[in-house]
Amino acid sequence: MSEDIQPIPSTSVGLCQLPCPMPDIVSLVGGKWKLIILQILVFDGTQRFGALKRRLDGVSQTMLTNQLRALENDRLITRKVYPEVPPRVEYSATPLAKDMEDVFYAMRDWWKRNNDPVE
Amino acid sequence: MSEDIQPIPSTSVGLCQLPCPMPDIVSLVGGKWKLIILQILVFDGTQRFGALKRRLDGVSQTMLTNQLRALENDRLITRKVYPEVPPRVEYSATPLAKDMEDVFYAMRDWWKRNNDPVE
DNA sequence: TCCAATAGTACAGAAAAGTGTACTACAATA
DNA sequence: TATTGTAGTACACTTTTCTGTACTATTGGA
Repeated sequence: MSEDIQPIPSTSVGLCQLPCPMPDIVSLVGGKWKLIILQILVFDGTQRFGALKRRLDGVSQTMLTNQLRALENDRLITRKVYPEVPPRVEYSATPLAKDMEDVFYAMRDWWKRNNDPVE
Repeated sequence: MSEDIQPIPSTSVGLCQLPCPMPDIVSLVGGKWKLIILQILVFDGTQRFGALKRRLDGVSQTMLTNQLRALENDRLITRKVYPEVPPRVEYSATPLAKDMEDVFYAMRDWWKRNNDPVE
């Protein structure tokens, strides 16, 4: 990965005392959809709006648009519009988002360790 | 760590197609406070209600109680009441929550890599 | 006698998050 | 000519999340 990683825009209000970026992280990727969107873009690559909508079965058009705009503002994804008709818009994870891979792995592994053995 | 790890109660509706536990994870530890509470209990150990409230500066009494109850129901924390006056109640991370350490490390590292260099 | 301290509960209400429906533009296709 | 497909926007609405205020119980100490 040779692209530059942009710094995370700080939206922190610093609730937690220790060196604890958790409130910042939560405000950046919290909510029902953002982590799911990021995971798809990071692991499955660029996706069109419609493809995302289909995979996030249940998300409303409005909400998906909102979340994508927010992620774009926070530089976690990029949006590319093709001047075609019907319109085509592609969303991709930025290097900053791709750099979250380990977070996703850690979550998945935690889930596996503690959930899969049950069946 | 020799204590048994209890299985995660599944609340999944399986929105995401791949082997993607993200919706489950979000429904378990999503929201403004849960990850912060867990991080404190995992890394700093058992805390009394009042201590938690002070460290989560800004959280309302009601919300803190709610979140603690939810985490307890999901077996991520335990609650121990001492029959004293004034009352003393201590909250601790369960092995299941302690097993999330790597998730916290991954998040902190991601934040460090992409945020600290800015200053 | 009155107050402090702790961990709550009850309730009203505000704010945020999320949904559903209807609408748009425009070219290609049937 | 009517229909399809895409990526939206606008707006009303519901649901969930979160906060603020007031209240409780009990004991020890001033």
